[in-house]
Amino acid sequence: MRGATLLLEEGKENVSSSELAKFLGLNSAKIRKDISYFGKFGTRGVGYNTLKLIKQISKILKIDKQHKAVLVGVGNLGKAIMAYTGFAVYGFSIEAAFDSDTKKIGTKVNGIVVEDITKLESMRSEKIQMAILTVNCEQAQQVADSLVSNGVKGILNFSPCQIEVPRGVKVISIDIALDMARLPYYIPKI
Amino acid sequence: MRGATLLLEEGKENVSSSELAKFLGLNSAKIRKDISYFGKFGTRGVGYNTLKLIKQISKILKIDKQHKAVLVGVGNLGKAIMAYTGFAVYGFSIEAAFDSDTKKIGTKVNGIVVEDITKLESMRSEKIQMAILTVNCEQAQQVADSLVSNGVKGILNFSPCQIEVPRGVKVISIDIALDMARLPYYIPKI
DNA sequence: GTATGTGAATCTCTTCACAGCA
DNA sequence: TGCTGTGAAGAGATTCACATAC
Repeated sequence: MRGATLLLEEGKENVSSSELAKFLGLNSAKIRKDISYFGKFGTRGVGYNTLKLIKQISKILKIDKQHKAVLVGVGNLGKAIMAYTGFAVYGFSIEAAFDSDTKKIGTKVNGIVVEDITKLESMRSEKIQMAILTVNCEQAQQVADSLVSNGVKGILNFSPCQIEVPRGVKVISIDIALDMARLPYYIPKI
Repeated sequence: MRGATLLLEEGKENVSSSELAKFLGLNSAKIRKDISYFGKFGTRGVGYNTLKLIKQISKILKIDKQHKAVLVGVGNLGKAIMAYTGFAVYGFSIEAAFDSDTKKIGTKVNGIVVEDITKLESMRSEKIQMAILTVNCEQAQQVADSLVSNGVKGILNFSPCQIEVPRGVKVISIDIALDMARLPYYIPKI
């Protein structure tokens, strides 16, 4: 699936590939082909059952179940993410937060008590497989190593640096500044 | 240029395409081809002068000059971004912040006084061409329209919804939750 | 010798176009 | 009739491989 993720208008029982294509700014054949890689979900002459399609895609992306995550680095960005409600849509919940700053440890952020980063192994009992990394570049690799050794299999990395992880662990990196840096390119006569 | 952005190890006078490729996890021919689209910056038998290459890429991406930006939506994420120092590397500076919440208007965040969103036209005098949008979905389109009518040509959109802008205006959207949603797919047996 | 710059070959992704089915 | 599902065609991106320059 190279295609984009779907954002379906709710309330319609069926949706056609051309409607989806229009909405996403893509070719309808691409939509059909992408979906077809995972099976035959549609009905000829009708389209795709909206609810069924959402469920199928959720299953494929494995977001049909709840996922627990921990957050490491309770700075401004970390706090913003902890307060962000948008994760719930995809079944994510932040179960614990860690930081190395003694001033932050013990304080409550969004109902979660910030724990000492050296006590990361406390997350083990929860069988948490995902982590959000909002520490600075210097700490990122070390924290990632620690997360992996405590059972984390997926990391959403907000630090502006590359981190190395063993096979079987997935890192998705978001560098906000780098995304912003792409903007001037498109602006004529700056 | 379909290739990735470069993160050069400083301190080395020259860097070869194969070194860059290794660092970025790409093929060296791709690096050379991508760079060649913009000119002949290298020296055969030697490689690319590191500093010169950085300067050339900065020029191409137009991040060789300072860029002023405004931020709209001083929530958790907005505050986090205002406090974030990583933008400076690419020459960005946040000059003003706006919000619709009367409790926030007039307060100081990171040295910047939060202004009333209805007074957005005050940014005109500064000739600001870029904006960071950290409002919710409901306000996003309306704010974007207002930004555009006040001269903004590039928007970094953090709201989890699509916004429409006229030709000549570029939007780069970052949906943190959507990025996170890609993670479980890569994790075996969840 | 070493590494760029680039045509040619290859591979991948996208779109076309239509048979097949509701 | 209308829309899916999919081979075939087309477009685009990546890699190969080597002449060229330092």
